[in-house]
Amino acid sequence: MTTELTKTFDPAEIEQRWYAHWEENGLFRPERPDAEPFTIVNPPPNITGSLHIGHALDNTLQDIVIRYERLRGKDALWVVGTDHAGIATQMVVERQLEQHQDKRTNYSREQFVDKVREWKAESGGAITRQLRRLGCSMDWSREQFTMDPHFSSAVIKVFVDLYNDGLIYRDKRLVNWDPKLKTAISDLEVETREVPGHFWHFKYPLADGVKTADGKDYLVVATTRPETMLADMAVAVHPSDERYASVVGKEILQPITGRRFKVVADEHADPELGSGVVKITPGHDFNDFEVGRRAGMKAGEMLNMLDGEARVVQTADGLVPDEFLGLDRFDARKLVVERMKNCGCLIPHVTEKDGERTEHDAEPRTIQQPFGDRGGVPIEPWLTDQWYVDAEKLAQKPIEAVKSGAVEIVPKSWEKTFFNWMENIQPWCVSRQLWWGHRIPAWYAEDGRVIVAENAEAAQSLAGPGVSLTQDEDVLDTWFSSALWPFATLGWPDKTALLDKHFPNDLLISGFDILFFWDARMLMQGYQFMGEAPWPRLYLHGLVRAADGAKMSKSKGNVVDPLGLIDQYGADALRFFMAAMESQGRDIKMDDKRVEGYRNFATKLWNAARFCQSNSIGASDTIAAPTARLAANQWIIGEVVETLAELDKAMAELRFDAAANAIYHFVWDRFCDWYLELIKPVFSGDADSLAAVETRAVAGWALDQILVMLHPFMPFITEELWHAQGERPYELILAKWPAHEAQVSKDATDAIDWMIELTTVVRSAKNEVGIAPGAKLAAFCANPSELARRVVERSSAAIERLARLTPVTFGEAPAGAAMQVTAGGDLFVIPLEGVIDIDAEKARLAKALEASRKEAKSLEGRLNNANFVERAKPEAVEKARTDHAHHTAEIARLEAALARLG
RNA sequence: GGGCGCGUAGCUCAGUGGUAGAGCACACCCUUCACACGGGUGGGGUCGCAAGUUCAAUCCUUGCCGCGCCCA
Repeated sequence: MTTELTKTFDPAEIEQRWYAHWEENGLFRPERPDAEPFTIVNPPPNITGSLHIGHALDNTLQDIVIRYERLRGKDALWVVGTDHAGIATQMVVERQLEQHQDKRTNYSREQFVDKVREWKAESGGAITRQLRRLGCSMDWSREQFTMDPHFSSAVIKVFVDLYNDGLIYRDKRLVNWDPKLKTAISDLEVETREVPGHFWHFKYPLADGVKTADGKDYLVVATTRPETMLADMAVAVHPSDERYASVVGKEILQPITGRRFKVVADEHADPELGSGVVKITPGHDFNDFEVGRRAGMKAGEMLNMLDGEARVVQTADGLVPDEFLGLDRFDARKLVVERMKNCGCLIPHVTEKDGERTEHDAEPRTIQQPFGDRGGVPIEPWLTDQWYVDAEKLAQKPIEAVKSGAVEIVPKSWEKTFFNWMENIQPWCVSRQLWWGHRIPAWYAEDGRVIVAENAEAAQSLAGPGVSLTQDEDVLDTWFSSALWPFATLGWPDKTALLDKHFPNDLLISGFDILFFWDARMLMQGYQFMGEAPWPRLYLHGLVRAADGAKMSKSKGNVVDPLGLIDQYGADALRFFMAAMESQGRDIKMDDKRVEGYRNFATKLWNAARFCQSNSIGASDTIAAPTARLAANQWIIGEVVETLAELDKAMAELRFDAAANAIYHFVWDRFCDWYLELIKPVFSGDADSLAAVETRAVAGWALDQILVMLHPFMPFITEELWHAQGERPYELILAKWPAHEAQVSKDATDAIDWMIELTTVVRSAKNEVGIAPGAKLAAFCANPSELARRVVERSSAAIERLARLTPVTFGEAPAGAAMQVTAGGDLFVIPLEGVIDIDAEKARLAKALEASRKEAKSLEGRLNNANFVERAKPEAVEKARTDHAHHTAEIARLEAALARLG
C-alpha cells in the first residue's frame, strides 16, 4: 500500500517529523548487543556556541559515517555532548552581568559558578537543538557535559595521577598572560599578528667612565617595547662581536631607573641587527628570559614591573620612579620615551624628503605582536607560578603510533605538520585564573608544601592533622578535560561495559584547526591512561569558506548561517552539498547554487518516486535482486551493483565526494534518465503481463536500493519515501545495507548500451539538422548486426519512444535524401525526402568525418611508432588498435553517406 | 626563514602516465501523460610557466610565477 505523495515536497515538514520519530523511538542507537561496535565521539561544541557552517560540515560527515555503519548492522554509537568552555563561557556570563552594571567580583566564587550554571540551563546548548535540525543521529540519551560530576572526577583523577607520575608540575616561568581576561593561556591560544609599530633607538650610558672601543660612553639599544626598560636587567652583545668585547662585564647605568646592570655576552644578540646590542628584560620577554637564565639569573630574581592588568608596579629593587606606577603599559611606553628624550638618550629617526631632513622619535615598523585569541588584546609575557604538563613525554607514544601506522591520519599530508609540532612541543600550561572550570586539586600548606589529592579530605590526610590547607584558586584549561572525551564519556575511570565495548573508538572526524588543541592531546591522554590510541583513524577536514574564498568571520560579516540554508533548501540538500564538496585536503567554498542543485536533486528523486507510485511500483519485498528477464531490468540491477561497489569503496577510503557523486549519478543519469524511460512502454500495455509484473518488482527494488544507499547523505527524504512506498517492517534508518553480487547477462547490458547510443545519435542528428525532436521517423538498416536485430525485434516500443524511430526496417532504404547515423557499428538510414536540409546534413557528416580522420591520424602515428608498439603496455597498444579500427570504419561509413547525398 | 597545500571550461571543483570530466552558468530546441527545482542537444579548456625523465606528461622530477594556510 503506497501513500500518495504531494506534487511538491516540503523538506521542513518531513524533517521535523522524522527527526522526532527517530529520537523518540530510540532509533539512533537500537539495542544491538551482539553486533560489532562502531564508535565516534563528537567534538564537543562549546555550550556558548551556536551552529556555524563548520559544525554543519563536521557533523554531516560524522553522521554520514555513523548512519552508514548503522545500516551495515553495527552497534553504532555516536557520543555527543558539550564542552564547558572555560574562558568563553565565563566571558559570556560576565558580559551579561556588565549589562546590569554588575560584575563577577561582586559575588563569591560559588555564587558566580551558580550563575554560570543558571545561564547554561537557560541558554546554553542551543547548538544541540541545532544539530538535530541537521539530522544528526547522535545518542542523545547519553548526552555528556565536561562539567558533569562524573566527568569532573575523571579530570581530577587524571591531574592527580599525572602529578604523582611527575608529568604535571608547578613552575615559575614566563607565561602568555592575557591582561584583559587576567589569566594565563597556552601557547596555542596565542595568535601572532602583524601590526604597525615603532622601533626606538636609545643611548644606554656606560657606568664608571667606561668607553667603547670607538670611544663612546654609551651603547645603543633598539626596542619596540620601550616601557620594559623599567625592568631591564642587562644588555647583551654577541660573544664574537669585537666592537663590544671590551665592555662585556662592565655596567650600564639605566637613565630612568638608575639601575646598574651588566653587559653580557650572549648569542641571542644579532650583530647584524641594528647596533648589535639588545636590552634584556628577563621578566617580560621570552628570549630575554633565556638570556637571563644563561647569565645566571633565577626566575625568582627576575624583576617584574607589571600587575595582572598590565599596569606598572614597583619592581623588587624599588627603582621605578613613582610617576610610572599605576600607568597602563601603553601609557608607560609614552612616558618612557618622553623621559629618555628629555635626558638626551633618544636617538631620533631621520628621514629625508626633497632635501628636507625630518626627525622622528621612532622608525615605523611592522611588528609581530602576540594576541590572545579570546580576549583580543596583546599578550604580556609575565612571570608567574603555573601548572605545566610535561607534554614532551606524553607526546612520545603518539609520535610512534603515527609513524608506525597504528594511527592513520587522513589525509596523510597532515602527518608532517603533526610531527613538526609534536617533536618540538613545549610544556603545556594548564592552569587558568578563572572561576569557571575544573578547580585544580592542589592544596598549599602554610609551610609551603604542595599537596595534590583527589579531594580536600585526602589532601588533609596527606598533610597531616592540624595543618591548615588552602586550595589552589585556579582551574584547568578546557582542553585538559576534553582530551579525555573518548573514554571519560564512556564511564572511565569506572570499568564499564560500555567503555569495554566502545573504546578505542573507530574514527575521529575533526577540522584541522583543532589538530593540536584537541586531537593530539586526546592521543596523549589515550596512551597515558588507556594504554592505547583513542582511535585508529583521524580524518581532518578543511574550513568552509565564504563564496569569495575568504575566511568566514563575524567581524567581516560574511558568515553563512547553516540554519538559513536548511530553511531555504532543506537539510538534505545542505548535507549532500557538504559531502559532495568534501574532497580530502581542500577547504570548501560556499556555493549556494550548488546547494540549490542538490535540492533539485532531492526533488528529482521525489518525482521519480511519484512516477513509480502512479505505476503501482511499491515497496520491494526482497532484499536480494528479483529475477529479471527483460534487458532493461537486468541492466538496472547491474547498475545498482556497480554503484554499490563504488559507494562502498568511497566510504572505506573516506572519500565523501566520490560517494556522493556515485549515488547522484546513478539516481539521475541511470535510474531517472534511462531506466524509467525504458520501462514506460511496459506499462502502456497489459498491467498484468509477465513483463509488467517483473518490471514493477525490479523498479520497486531498485528504488529501495537507492533509498538505502542515499540515506546516509539525505536521511529525511529517503525515510519519507521509504514509508510512502508501502508498509515496512522497519524504518529506513535501520534498514539493511545491500551486499549484492552482479548476476547480469552481458547480452542485456549490451542491448541497453546499444539502445542508449542509438537514441543519443538520433537525437543529436535531428537537433543539428533542425528536425523537431518529437518527430517520428522511419529507419532502414541494411545489414543489421545480431545485436541490432535482437534489440529492434524485442524492444521496438522502447525504440519508438526514446529514439522515436518507427518503423525500423531491415533492408535497403529507398533512394533519396536521407539522414544517416551509426550506433555500435550499425548504420541506419533515415529517409527525409522533402523534409531535410541536405546541406545541413552534409555539414553534419563532414564535421563528424573530420573528427574521425583527425583521431585516426593521431592513432596511426602512434601505431607506426616502433617505440610505442614495443615499449608501451600491451593494453595501451591494443586500445589504440581498436580505436584506430573504429575510426577507420567510421570514416568509410561517413564517406559513403556523403557520397549518397551527392 | 621552515613546512604544507593549491593553480584544470566563465564560476565551483573532480580526475588519470595513453591525448580531459561533473555541477552551475551560457546557446538553441521542447507546454512529450514523474519532475520547468524538468527534458533534449550543443559551444567552451595551449590542464599556471619553463626545463627534465618517458615511446607517451595535465599527472612523475626540478626550477620559476601567483594564491592560501600553519609554524618560527
